[in-house]
Amino acid sequence: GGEAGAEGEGVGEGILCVKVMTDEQMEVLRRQIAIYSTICEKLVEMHKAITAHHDSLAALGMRVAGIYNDPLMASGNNKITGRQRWTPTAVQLQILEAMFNQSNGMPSKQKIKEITVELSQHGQISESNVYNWFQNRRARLKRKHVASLPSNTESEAEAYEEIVNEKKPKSNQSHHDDLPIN
Amino acid sequence: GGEAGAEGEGVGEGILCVKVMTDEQMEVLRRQIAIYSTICEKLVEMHKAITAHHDSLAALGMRVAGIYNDPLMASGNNKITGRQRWTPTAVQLQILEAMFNQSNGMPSKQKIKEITVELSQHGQISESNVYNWFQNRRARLKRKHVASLPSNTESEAEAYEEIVNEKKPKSNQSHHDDLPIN
DNA sequence: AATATATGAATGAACG
DNA sequence: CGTTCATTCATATATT
Repeated sequence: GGEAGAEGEGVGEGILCVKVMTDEQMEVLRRQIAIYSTICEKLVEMHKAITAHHDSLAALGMRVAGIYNDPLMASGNNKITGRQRWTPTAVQLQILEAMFNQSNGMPSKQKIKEITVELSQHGQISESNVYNWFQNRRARLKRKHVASLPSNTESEAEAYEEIVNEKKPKSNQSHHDDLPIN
Repeated sequence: GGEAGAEGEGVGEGILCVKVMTDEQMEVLRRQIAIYSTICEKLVEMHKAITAHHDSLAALGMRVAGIYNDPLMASGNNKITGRQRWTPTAVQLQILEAMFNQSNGMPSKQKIKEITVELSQHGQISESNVYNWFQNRRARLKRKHVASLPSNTESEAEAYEEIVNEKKPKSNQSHHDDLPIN
């Protein structure tokens, strides 16, 4: 099936933006990255085990478990007026995306509970966060955000000519949205 | 693309830079790797802290630091390639401002299409850009009004609807414990 | 060059 | 569920 965010496609305004990697190639890359995901998780576990033997270093393990944001931001982040909204940690994001790839459907309430329990081991999280994340993920997947960010840096000639946009014989009324908005 | 500031920049002058992946595909990979960059960063911090108390493990810390300094990671930057962003042309900005003054409500999908088509004659642009522009324009106008005195004088309130700074009752916590679904 | 600001883009949460 | 809002993040531009 299509990989999330793998669909590169022209917005239809004459910008040539075709898919040049097959789904299979994308899948290969995804799996390779998944390997590193596993490695990183194992390393984290190792670190946790190590730091468990040193009370003075125990906090470090927690820091790794909860990567909220850069320490720079954390310094200016007052705990009292702290961040108002949940921010998934890197590990949480990995798990969530893996979950999403397995089944694009909205997880059941029971499933959300399980996911929340698992993710809570990698940072503060609630079921609402998981629920919203899946809702947003699914909603935004539909709108294929095709802002083909052109490398507008063809500094030489800027001979950016209008590419002939082949007008797709779009269904008059019932064309599906390829817009970020409706 | 934006004409302003684009001249003479270039991802690499004289470097043949043929794209074989779409920008969207690159973005997917960029984000994936960025996540592991963050994770590795945290791991390095842990190693450093640990090795600070255990000289015998110093070498290990160095090795990990070497991995973390992988050139692909741009030496700590969570990005492979700097993401370029759309920069509106002067003409485009003028048109957008005019549009916004006519009705500061969020344009309909069809309206966005029309605007995009018109603006594309004055530079590279996508519908997402237009959409984002209106979103940001409205949000920041609102914020500016809120930042002003609460005694808002509607001196220029012609077509603007009254911008009330009613703050929605949002949770002060970073997460909820109850799920908004049944 | 380093810092500050402006602003395009991303996204969690809320609304209907 | 689709859309919108509010906030944050990242980068282009301006300033020193």
